[in-house]
Amino acid sequence: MNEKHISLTEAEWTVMECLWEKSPRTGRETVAWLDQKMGWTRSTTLTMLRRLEAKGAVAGDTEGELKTFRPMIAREEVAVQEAENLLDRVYKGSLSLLVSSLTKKQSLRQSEIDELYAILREMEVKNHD
Amino acid sequence: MNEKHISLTEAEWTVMECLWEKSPRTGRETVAWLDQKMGWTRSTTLTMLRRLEAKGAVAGDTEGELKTFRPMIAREEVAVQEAENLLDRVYKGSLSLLVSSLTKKQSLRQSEIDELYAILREMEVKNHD
DNA sequence: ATTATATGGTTACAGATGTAAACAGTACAG
DNA sequence: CTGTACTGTTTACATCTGTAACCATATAAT
Repeated sequence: MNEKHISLTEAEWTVMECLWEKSPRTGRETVAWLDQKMGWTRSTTLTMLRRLEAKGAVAGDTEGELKTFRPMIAREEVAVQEAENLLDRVYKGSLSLLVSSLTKKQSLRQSEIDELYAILREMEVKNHD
Repeated sequence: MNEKHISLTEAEWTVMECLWEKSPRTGRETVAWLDQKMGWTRSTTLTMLRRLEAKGAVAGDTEGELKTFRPMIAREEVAVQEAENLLDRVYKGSLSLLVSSLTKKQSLRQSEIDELYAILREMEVKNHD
């Protein structure tokens, strides 16, 4: 029952970032955050929240008079979805192709390289089962 | 003078794929391809071509009576753009984070792993200059 | 009780996107 | 010539997105 293909628009992502950073948040908090960060008006933010609620990405709990909002999908979940989409659509599913494409212009910090080695090693171990 | 931020919509990507696969193509060829692949009508395809021409992603050469179309941007270019966008927006610019996210659910074929090792080694060498 | 505030909901509207019909020019079959 | 088949251009239209004004209700201040 895990709603799969919830795709977020750019603006919606921003709202989700706000809720992922901390949640639940009251309407006011969210409005303030997005005013700061994006210069959005109250209306804009509330509209976004409503739309996100409608598509099941956010839940709004009305406790007492105030309403609070919290994300219904994990950031990681959406992230993977988008990453996979890009990978398949643009790089034919080849991760090495994607990585090579991304490292062509700018090089990686050594720490990144080490991280990647670690991932690969672990992958190999797991592949050995 | 290289027009940077040409962003393509989903449908536009499909048209570009057609032209990247082979170009130049006549209107008819393109229409046929996209009819096959997407079930689009002639009108739809031509509209897409016009829009792409308008945004500088495609050039239309009218030689004689027929018009042919060819891409004005390399696939790789757009690909990198989108990959970088995802990387920054979703993974804070950390490639290892992206890779780990993508490998969490499905494992890589050994060939992919080897490819990735190669990329990393090369990167290290380059970093040594 | 009356008004100013804060909060959430409803409506609006322009520009982007997907999809396509309608139209116009030309070339070829009869 | 005259209608039929192509080719490319204009116009159309519903939905989605970004952005926000307007409205209703409850609460607080006077």
